[in-house]
Order: sequence, then C-alpha cells, then structure tokens
Amino acid sequence: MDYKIKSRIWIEADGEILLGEGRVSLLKAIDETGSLSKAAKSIGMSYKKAWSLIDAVNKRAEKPVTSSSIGGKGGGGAELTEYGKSLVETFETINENCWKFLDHQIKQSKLK
Amino acid sequence: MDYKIKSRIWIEADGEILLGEGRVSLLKAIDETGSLSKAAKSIGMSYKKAWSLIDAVNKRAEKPVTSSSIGGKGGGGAELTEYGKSLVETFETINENCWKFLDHQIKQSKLK
DNA sequence: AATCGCTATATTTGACAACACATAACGAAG
DNA sequence: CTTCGTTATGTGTTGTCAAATATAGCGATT
Repeated sequence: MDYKIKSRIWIEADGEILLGEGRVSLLKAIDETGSLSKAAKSIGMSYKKAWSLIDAVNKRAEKPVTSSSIGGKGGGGAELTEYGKSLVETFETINENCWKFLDHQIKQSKLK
Repeated sequence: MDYKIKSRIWIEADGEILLGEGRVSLLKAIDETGSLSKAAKSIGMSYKKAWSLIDAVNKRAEKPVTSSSIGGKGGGGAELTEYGKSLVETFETINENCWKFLDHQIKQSKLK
C-alpha cells in the first residue's frame, strides 16, 4: 500500500484567510493576463467569485495586492502590485518547502 | 499586522483520504470512550457521520484501525487496534513537526 | 423472552455555498 | 455622444453536503 501525505497551507490575517492556494493561482493569472475577468476565465472561475476573493485579500492585507483601473483604453484592467508579487512568491516558496518537508517526514515514519 | 500561517495535512491511500485531522480526533475519542456513539457525541459529531468516517478508514487502510462488537454487555463498543494507535501517533507527530516547520519558515520570510 | 445500549444503515430534510444572471458605472477613443 | 470592454455589485436559483430522523440487528444479562 502506498500512503501519500498531502498538505494545504494558508496565511491568515486577523483570524481570517488572507491567502490560500486558490487565491494565489488567481493572483498569478492576473499577473499573466493583466485583467481580472480574463484571469478568472483562464482558471475556470466566475468573475464574481474572483472579484470577491481579490476584494477580501486587498482589504485584509497590509497593503493592496492588486491595482485596477475602470474604463478607458481596453475598458480597464488589473495588475499585481509589487507587494502582491512578493506575497505570491513567499507563499509559493513556503508551500514547496512544506511539501519537501512532509515527504521527508513520511519516509522516516513506519508507514513508508 | 500579524500574519499567521496555518496548515492542514492528510494521508491518502489509493488517491482518497485516509486520515485527516477530523478522523484522527474521532479515533482519539474512540480510544478515550470505548464507544463510537460516545466518541461522536464527545466531539459534537453525528453518529452517522462518525460511523461513515470510521468505515471509510477501515476499508482503505492496510489493516483495520478499530475493532467493534455488537450487542452483549453494555450493548457493544469500539476500540482502536494497535495499528490504529500507531497511525494516530504517526499522524500527530508529523502534524506537529509541520506546524513547527512552517512557523520557522514564516519567521524567516519578509512577512514576519 | 424481554430489556438494554450499542453498531449498522437508509432516507428525508434543511442550511449554506456556489453559480448564473442582471445591471450599473467608468473613461478613453472614434 | 455613442460604443466598447472592463471593473464593481446585487439578486435569485440551484446543487451539494451535512444534519436530523428512522429503523433494523445484535448478544450478554436479567
């Protein structure tokens, strides 16, 4: 039997979720597409849900993670702030380290 | 702002969840109470849900994690097998190690 | 053979989250 | 001043998952 160990990490601020895997992948999609609606579509999420998530993140984080413009050329758009980019990078690094750590842990246990 | 990092780990067998935090706390309650129904009540879980979880664990694990008796003195009961006890112990150890690891990780990051 | 407390399982009900849909606002550009 | 694509919100509906409810079966004890 092959047991596998999996994990999910998230960052909380004021006891509420700030960043999890879903929000991070959304932020990455915004960085790639330059638009919230395109980002949502690219990861199969409704625009409304994506907007709600980003709104929550921006309100809870120390500084906004995205900046957006309404109207104008192309109708508007959204992009990550420098702070947002650093948050995403930090999250992903810690997440990968966690996977490696757990992999090591289960190999050391009796479960194999 | 104090960011906190949290995690949830689980063990999979055949691509399906074998053990997570909820199941482990249920197993511990069974160990303490000697009965599935009392264990469920003690952690505020319905009997049906508790039974379903234990049933799934027993079917997917290499060996059963509980042994139960129906009828007889006291109406029956349930207790952890030796294998079940070792699984719980392993899970909790790895989980605690994971928390410590993540705590260390976030202190090393820029987020503090 | 009747009782008791538990395991074992099906079915029905209800709450809550996800989702689709609708609409307003905005500002550059033609 | 109309069009366009986007952000920004509200609302009603649907689908899913958990909780409640119901019931059968078991075996030691009396």
